[in-house]
Amino acid sequence: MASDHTRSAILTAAERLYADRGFSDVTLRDIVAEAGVNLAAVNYHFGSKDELIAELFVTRSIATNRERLRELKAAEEQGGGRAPIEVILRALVGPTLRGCLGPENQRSTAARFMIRASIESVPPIRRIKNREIDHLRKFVGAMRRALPERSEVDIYWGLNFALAMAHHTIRESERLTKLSEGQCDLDDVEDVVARVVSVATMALTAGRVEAKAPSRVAAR
Amino acid sequence: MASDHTRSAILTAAERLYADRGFSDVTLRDIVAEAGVNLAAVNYHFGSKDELIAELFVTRSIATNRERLRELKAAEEQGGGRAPIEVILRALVGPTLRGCLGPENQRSTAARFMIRASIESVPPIRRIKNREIDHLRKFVGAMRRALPERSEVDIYWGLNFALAMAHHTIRESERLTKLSEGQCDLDDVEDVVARVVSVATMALTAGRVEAKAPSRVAAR
DNA sequence: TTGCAATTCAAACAGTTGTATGAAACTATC
DNA sequence: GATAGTTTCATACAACTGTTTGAATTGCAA
Repeated sequence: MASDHTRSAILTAAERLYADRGFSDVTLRDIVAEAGVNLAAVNYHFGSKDELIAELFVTRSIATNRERLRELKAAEEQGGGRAPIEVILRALVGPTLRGCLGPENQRSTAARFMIRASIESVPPIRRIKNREIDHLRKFVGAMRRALPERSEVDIYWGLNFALAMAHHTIRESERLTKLSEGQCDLDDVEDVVARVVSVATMALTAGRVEAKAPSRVAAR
Repeated sequence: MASDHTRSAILTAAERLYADRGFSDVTLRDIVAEAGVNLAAVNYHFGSKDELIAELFVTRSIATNRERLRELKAAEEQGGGRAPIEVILRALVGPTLRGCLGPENQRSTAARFMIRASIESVPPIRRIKNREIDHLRKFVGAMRRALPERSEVDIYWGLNFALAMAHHTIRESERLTKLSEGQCDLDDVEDVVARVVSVATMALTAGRVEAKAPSRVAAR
């Protein structure tokens, strides 16, 4: 094991290069040049290029998922096993958005890497995403408890739309900025979270629990 | 020009293979084998692989955009230059969803190709998508006319969320089906359109034009 | 110091990729 | 039916890719 200096140098260099130039543009030779290590080191330490990418992505998404569940658990415990739907949705999309957006010039390498992963979706990453379903089921459970009268299908659609808004906003943030000529402020992450949560909440409560908190629905 | 038999054989084969196996898995040699033509024919007729992909994508997206504008224009003419926001949103997301979803076993090659393009987003396709902004501006204009009291920023966010729900549902349709264990019926395209339009409408009208048509908001 | 395992290294490997070439075959016009 | 222009073809090219190899080096324990 020694100090694992080479191993972590590869991880750092790979994340930075993938974040900057995307997966399809970066070769192992680029990575080892940036890391200042030998070409064979990648296969020695990670087995293959795909496993290197997988490790990068898994590390980051584990962190996000942990934060998601932490927020969800805290909310449900505070509410005696049942959290308000807005808070559940916030726990679902908040960590993802906070992890990727924010002022562009101060975005971490990790953030930019996750944006790339969201845009390009290379095979090893797709494989990992497919295993995320179990994780999402925990949110389905919480949402069901929060909205017991709501049909199961509506819950799934609500979840789908919440994730849609969060991920699409991340993926197409540049286009939204250009389209709105800078008027949409994507640097204000908490505003983005509030907007997504607000719309997703409406999607899940409209036509049913109308009586509840109509003042919360307006974005901002 | 002759009959252009070779040219169209390449287009057909390429669309089919890309639809079935994705961009990264299909080589020019696969395409010419499927088309029964010579390898050099691709560069002769299209100039390069990227230009072939671009032509495939442009053809399909022009068709979608034309349909979008047709619906938008019809709606605005009927309303004397101002269409209801629901109809505008339906014109925006309807053609895209109808072009990609529907019963899986009867999905056209074109539909499956567009799903792939939505998932993989290869360079030549990304370039074309970036030119789509002018097209979207026409919808921004219509939405502004439909909701004159709404702030411009809210309009952009509403448009962004509408596209988010449509594209994410297309891209992740498989995952939604699996997560919901088949309960979410993605074959019923008009139901999907109605759900997306309903939520997007709420996003754009909540907190303002509340008085208007509260019966329409509930999806099914 | 010696010995042994872990690590690093230069080099080559094996395969694939998109593209270019130049001759051959075809097609339509005169 | 000769000719000019288009299209097709087999083949080679040139470059790049991830991976493997086997020797050299390093670091640590006995």
